[in-house]
Amino acid sequence: MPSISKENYIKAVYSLCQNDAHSVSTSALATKLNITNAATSDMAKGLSKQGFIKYEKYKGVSLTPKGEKTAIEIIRKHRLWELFLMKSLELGWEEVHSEAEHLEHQTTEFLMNKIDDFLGNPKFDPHGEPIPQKDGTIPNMEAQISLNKSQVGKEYLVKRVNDESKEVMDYFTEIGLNLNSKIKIKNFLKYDNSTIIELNDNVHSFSEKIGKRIFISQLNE
Amino acid sequence: MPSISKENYIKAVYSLCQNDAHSVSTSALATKLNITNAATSDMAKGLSKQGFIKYEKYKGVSLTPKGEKTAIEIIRKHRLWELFLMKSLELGWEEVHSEAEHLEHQTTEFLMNKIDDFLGNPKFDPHGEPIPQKDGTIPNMEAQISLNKSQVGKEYLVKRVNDESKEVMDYFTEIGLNLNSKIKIKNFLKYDNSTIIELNDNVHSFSEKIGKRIFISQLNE
DNA sequence: TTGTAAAGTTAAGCATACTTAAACTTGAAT
DNA sequence: ATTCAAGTTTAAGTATGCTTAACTTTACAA
Repeated sequence: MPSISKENYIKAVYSLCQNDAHSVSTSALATKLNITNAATSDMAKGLSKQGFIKYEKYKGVSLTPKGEKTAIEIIRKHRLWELFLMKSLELGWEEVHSEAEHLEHQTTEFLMNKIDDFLGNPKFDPHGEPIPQKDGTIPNMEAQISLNKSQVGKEYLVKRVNDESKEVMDYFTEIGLNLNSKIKIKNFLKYDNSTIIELNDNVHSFSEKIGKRIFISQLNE
Repeated sequence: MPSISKENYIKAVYSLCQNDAHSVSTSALATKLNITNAATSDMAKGLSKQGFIKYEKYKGVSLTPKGEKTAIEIIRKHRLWELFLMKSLELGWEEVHSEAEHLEHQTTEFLMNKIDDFLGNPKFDPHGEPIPQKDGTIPNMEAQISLNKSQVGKEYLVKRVNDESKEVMDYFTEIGLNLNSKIKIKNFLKYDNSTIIELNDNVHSFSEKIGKRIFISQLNE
C-alpha cells in the first residue's frame, strides 16, 4: 500500500543496510534517491509513524520487520520482472533493469505469482541476484567475492553483477562479459586500484568502482 | 509525460467522446473517474493549459489532436498488455483488464514495441477491441451492433465485449460466452428491456445495461 | 420572461512529496 | 572543555490532486 515514493525509500533503506551497518544516514538515502537531505528526514517521520522504519533523529534509519517484508516484496517483483522480460521477450540483461524499476510498483501479488510460476519459481535473476521466494525467504548465494578482492594469477567465474548502470551493463555486453564468464586476474594497478583481467582471450581493465560491482567465485579445477 | 491521474483523465475524455458527442461534461468525467465535479473542473484547467484538451467553461471538454494522440498511446498500451498477459501467462480474459489498467502507465515505448512485435503486431485485443498500431492508426472493426439492437429469431456471433466489470466478465466466462460464440435471440422482455438468448443449448437473459456492452455481427449462413 | 433546480465552477483546505534556507546536533580537533 | 565544520533537522514554501462548501451559470418550465 505505500506510494511509489515510499516504496523506493524502503527499497533504498534495505539496499544501503545490506553492505554497511544495520542503519543508514539520511544523507546516504538522499544521494541514493536523488532528493535533498531535508526530504529524506521528512519522509523518515512518515514511514516511521506507519511502522516501516525505525528512526531516531541524528542516528539514522533502519527497517522494522514490517519494512523489511515490504522491501523484500518489492525486490521480488523487480527481479521476477527482469527475468520474465528476458525469457519472454528476449530483452538483453542490460535492458531489463530500468523497465522493472517502473513495473515493480504496479504489479499485484496475483500477477507476480503467475509470473513466478511461469518461470518455474526461479532462484536467481539475470544478474545473479537471488529472487525472494513467495514465502519471503531469500535463496542463498554461493560464496562470492568482489573483483577487487581477487588474487592475481587465479581464475574465477563471474557470478553476479550490479545492474544499476545501463552504461556499465552495455559495456559488459560489448566485451562479452556474462554470468559464468571465465576470467583470469592479470594484475592490480596501484595507481588507481584498477584490475586487469583476461576474458575470452582479450585483456580488459576495470576501475575500482566497477570492480566492486562484479562478484566472482573461484574456479575449482 | 502526463501523470497517472492526467493519463486517466485523458483516457476518460477519449472514451466518453466515442459514443456520444464530440465533447463531455465535467460531471460525466467525475462519474467515470470517481472523483468530484470540482476536481474534474480543476483538472480541466491544467490539461487545457498543457494543450491536451479543449475546455470552455460550462461547455464541456474535448481532446485536442495532441490529447487524442496521447489517449491512443495509452489505449494501445492497455490492449497490448491485455493480449500479452493472456498469451504469455494464460490469464483469463476476465483477469487482464485490471492488471493492464496499472501497467499501462508504467510502460516505455521501447517495451511496448517489443511486446507488439512478440505478439506479431496484432489488430484486436482479447475482448475484440482494436489495438492502435505503432503509427497511431486504429484497425477497422467489422460492422457490429449491440445486443439490444438485434432482431428476435436471428443468429449472431459475439464480436466484442466491454471488459470494465470483472463481475460481468466472470459471469460471461461461467456461462461459456466467448468471442465468436454463436447466439440466437429468443426474445426481448418489455418489462425491463432485457434480452433472452440461446447459447450452447442453454437459455440466458441479459439486462439492458449488460446488453449494451455485448457487440455482435449477423451470422451469414 | 423569469424563477429555480440542476449542472458546473471557484475558493479554501488537506495530504503528499518535494524544494531552499535557516537552525540545530554531533563529534573530533584543539 | 571548547569550538566549529559537517551532518541533520526544522520551517516555510511550491505543485499536484484531491475534498467540501459556497457560489455562478444554464436551461427549461411556468
